Amino acid sequence: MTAQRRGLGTNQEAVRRHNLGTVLRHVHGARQISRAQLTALMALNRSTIADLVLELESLGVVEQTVPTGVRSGAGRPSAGVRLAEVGPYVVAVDLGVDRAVVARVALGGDVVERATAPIPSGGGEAWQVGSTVAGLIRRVVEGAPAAAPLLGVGISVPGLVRRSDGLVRLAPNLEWRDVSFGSIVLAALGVDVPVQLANDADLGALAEHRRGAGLGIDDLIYISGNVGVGAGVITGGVRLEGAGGYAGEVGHLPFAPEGRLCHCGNVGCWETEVGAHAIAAAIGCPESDVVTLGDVLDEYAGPQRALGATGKALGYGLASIVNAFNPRLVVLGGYLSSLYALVRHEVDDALAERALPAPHESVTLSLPGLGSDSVLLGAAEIALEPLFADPVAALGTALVDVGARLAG
Amino acid sequence: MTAQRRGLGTNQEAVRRHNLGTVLRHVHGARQISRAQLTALMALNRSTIADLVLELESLGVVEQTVPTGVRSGAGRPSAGVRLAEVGPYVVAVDLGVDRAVVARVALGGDVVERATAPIPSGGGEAWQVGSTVAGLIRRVVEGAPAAAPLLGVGISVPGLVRRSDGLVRLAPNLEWRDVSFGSIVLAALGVDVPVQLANDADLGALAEHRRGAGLGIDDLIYISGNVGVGAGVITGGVRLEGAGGYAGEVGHLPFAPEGRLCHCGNVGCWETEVGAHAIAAAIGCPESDVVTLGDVLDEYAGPQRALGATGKALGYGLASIVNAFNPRLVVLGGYLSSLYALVRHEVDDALAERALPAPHESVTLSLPGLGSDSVLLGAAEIALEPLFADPVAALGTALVDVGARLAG
DNA sequence: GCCTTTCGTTCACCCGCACAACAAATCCCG
DNA sequence: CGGGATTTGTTGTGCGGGTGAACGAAAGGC
Repeated sequence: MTAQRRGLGTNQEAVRRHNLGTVLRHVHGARQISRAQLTALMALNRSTIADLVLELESLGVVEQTVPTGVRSGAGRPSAGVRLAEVGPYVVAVDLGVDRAVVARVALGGDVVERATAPIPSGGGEAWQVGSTVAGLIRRVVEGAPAAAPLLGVGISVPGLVRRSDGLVRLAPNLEWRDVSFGSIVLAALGVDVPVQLANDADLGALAEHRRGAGLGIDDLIYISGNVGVGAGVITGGVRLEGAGGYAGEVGHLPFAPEGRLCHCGNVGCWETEVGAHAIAAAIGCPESDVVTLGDVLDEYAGPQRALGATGKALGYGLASIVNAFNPRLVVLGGYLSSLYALVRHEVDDALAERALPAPHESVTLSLPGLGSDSVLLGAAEIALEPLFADPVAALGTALVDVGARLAG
Repeated sequence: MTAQRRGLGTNQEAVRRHNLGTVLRHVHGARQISRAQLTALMALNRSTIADLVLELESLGVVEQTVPTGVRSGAGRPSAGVRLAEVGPYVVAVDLGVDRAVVARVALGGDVVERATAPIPSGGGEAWQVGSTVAGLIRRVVEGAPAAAPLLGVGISVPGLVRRSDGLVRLAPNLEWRDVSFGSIVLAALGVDVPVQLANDADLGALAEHRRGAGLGIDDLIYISGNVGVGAGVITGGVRLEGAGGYAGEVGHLPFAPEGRLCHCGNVGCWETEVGAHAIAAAIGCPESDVVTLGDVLDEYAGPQRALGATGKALGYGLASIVNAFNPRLVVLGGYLSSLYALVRHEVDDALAERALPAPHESVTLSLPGLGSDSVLLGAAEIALEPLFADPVAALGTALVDVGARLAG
């Protein structure tokens, strides 16, 4: 495996922080890894790795195990490093247009507990949704060991989220505009923990990159089909955010100048062809089921022909995306995964027809490796991010004995 | 000014390399900077900066000056750091569709010498162009001091360049396909120096970011109008390359499904509306002048109306780009800068009409800050890049006494 | 059963940056 | 005009953190 020497620092404190975080990132990614593997991955000395692991162990984040049974080749077996039994965790929130999913996610990415509640159609007032979410958070946090620190909350929002402060600029399907949803949830909870908000497609991309279909692929795009259509872009291994954090709004790329009116005010946006409302209309699905279009499509048994044009439109739009971003992988999430399963042929053909040969030859379309949990796990990942940037600092500010605090 | 602590390293050798490179990058950017400013910019200790500068001085890259006359406030004046009189340099090549421009560019970004030669229409065989370019390189290198080291050659190509090895996959207006132009030039030169190739739009973006209209702006796009239309994207301060290096091919975004046939085989690409051929047709400019469309437009005195639709098409296309990438700045390069000067109003209006409010409110359109030299200077920048990554290593492999070697 | 291989552990070492103390150069104010 | 305040250069010391060598431990292979 190739040495990982990405980026550089300015002084040796920063080096230590980074290396500590990188070790933890590897353990988080692999769940179980040997110290020998870590030395190879990080191109550091054996003794350095030993010391780093020791420090993480004393922080209560990882545990060392006796050499695992799985052996390969000669030599003394290497000590294993795994996540601590009672380790830090985060709360992940996936805000959909019809329901909120909240999960307690351990370092390592396992969903330990999960709770769901419906959201009234049209979203409802943000403070109502906020108190619903706060209730769900209380529920999933309840069972956590008192000693386990809560690192933060990650929230996925189906809309435009400003990078600088997490303000929800616009969430069309919730009918929100300039809502500070993070503060609302915190106020309803009555505690102060770090909260990260981001767009659902961005988080889907993040999760698929870290743990899903995009493992090891540094240039990928996750297209979220969630009433509206958006893209999360990872390029060179990092999230493409853009100046304000709004990059990837591909739903409003022009598609059919003579087409339908889009809610954004323009005519013929891509979303008017491959958005949930358009597809529902094509297959005669009632308006009320649009929010669960994925399930509808999974059980769709109507004529293939009804979706042919949609598949073609999907492929043409993907061609634009492939030309613009040159990804190695495009993951079709949300209801688009169900759609793709039905009309894969049309999509592939349309993509091949419109994409330039050079970017097309290296791109693959795929379904999410994490199923419908991509976005939720992505929300967990952003909440974990500070831990990897600086484990000592993140654990220092983490909240312990959370159950009692939230009950009181 | 905010401290610059971007990225982190893995060990202290890397820290040293990075800090050395960062100091040099700052001197390169400012040409003249005080050690006190460097300590503030890099958040390092005075003594550390002094040591770093000393090392760069002993490498022959920078010189320390007595405190400059420009004073501000009390206190002992700080020693200046400037580029060495006889310092390292690079050769930049801007390959256009009708001419090649070659320049000797010193560290600091000054064009010391420049030479130009026409390229036969249709490009001609790559080896012919290669030997033309090699001849120009000999010419600009001739006058360089024998002691000055040549760090490398940067070449801008109007087409798709594979990131991994610099292969020119496709350059439609040169009629090239899978040409290893770097090796061709090196063979014609008869020496072995590091050669970097990249797409012209990418290099325009790089140069405008480092020294032009995009100084200090970390999310910008340079749109190159150079017969075809392409975009170079910088996001988060780094070049967006994509999996193969082909990201930013916006010329073939779908625009008018019922429109003209594009050379890429599709119908209604954006390029068929705002490409040089389309504009030439709109203003009745003869085919033979298409390659110098910028000059034609600068002297255009015909009816404004002829370009109105083009301006609108430009604005609509930019809206897609703004939605997709969310840049803070869009620089219109090549003939697009001449076009924008003529139809600014139409472009701005069309952009405002189609772009989403959130990304639109923070974006600005502008002309290149470096005039027609953006791409050339971008080619110089990629050639300099290894120097900033590791000054010691780059200078170790640099070529000295180049004039004699190339003559022989 | 011995050799080889691989890894953990320990310790001395080196490198690079921080910090403190002092000197130098300039501004400011009386 | 002269002394304090301010800012920076210079020098020497100290510390943190990764390296590397030496040795022991735990496996596989013949």
